[in-house]
Amino acid sequence: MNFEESLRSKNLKVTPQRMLLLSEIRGKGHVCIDELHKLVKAVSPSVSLATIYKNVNLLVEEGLLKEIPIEGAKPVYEINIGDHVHYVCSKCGYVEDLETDPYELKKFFYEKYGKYVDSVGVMIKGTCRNCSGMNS
Amino acid sequence: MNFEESLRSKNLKVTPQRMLLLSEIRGKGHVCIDELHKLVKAVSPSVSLATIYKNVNLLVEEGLLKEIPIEGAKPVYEINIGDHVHYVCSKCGYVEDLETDPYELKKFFYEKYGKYVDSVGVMIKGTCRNCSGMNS
DNA sequence: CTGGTTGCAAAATTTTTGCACTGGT
DNA sequence: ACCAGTGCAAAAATTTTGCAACCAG
Repeated sequence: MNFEESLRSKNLKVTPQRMLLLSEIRGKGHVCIDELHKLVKAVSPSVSLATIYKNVNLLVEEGLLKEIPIEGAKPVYEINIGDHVHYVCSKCGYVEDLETDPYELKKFFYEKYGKYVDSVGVMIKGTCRNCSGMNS
Repeated sequence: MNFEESLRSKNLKVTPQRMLLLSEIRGKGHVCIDELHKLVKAVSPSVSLATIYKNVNLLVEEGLLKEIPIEGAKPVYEINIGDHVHYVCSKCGYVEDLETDPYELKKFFYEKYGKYVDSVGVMIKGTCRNCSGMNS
């Protein structure tokens, strides 16, 4: 994905802060606001938390980022690549993307419930490999 | 569902505040914290917001309530009746429960991804009947 | 009675906003 | 050079906490 092009296509300026923000999100996969701020500050300490908030909100509205609300925790953000399934570890909170055909999901639920479907968000909770190795 | 019994089974005291809180949640189906506070205050004005927070958090931990995180909005809470599908209107935010066999959902995703599944949360977004009648 | 629960107020946390300044186009 | 974007600090909004009084068991 070309971040510069994505930003320009939304008439947003290409700033170092935005590029870093997007790059760090892609690097981590899924991050909440303050994790993101830490990641960006580690590389560019002057970037303010307000800038993180403003940009994340903006980029979510513009559809470049997607907010993933998490039960009992802060929402995390990812580069918006369309509907897919999230596997969340009940113990450590780690979020993994699962390969999914968005159309198949929509079709499955449309046929099941007869509701018109804009998007489908699926969150599977289980215990990730790391955590299940430790104590169960 | 018998709220008194549910509370006692968790060794929680049956207080008027808790009974009202549970009753209002069941009445509305899905409410966020401050909606809930308004509903309860309408009937019993002395109930404080702090009590709402303390009890909602407690009842979620004890499994009597379930937190449903909503993209771009405050989480809502429902009486915990096990995994099922939520249909959320993209326009007005109205949340509807869809009848689902939790086991079927778990099975479907377990077979699809080979991950051990504790619980499955599915959120379908679309436009509810009210909203689609208005302008589309 | 007695420990859990409540309400209040204060504190802590999270998020938004106003504004002068900077920097991308 | 213009105006979106930034950083800072303050404000607003949200959530948690400490504690005295209260009440369910």
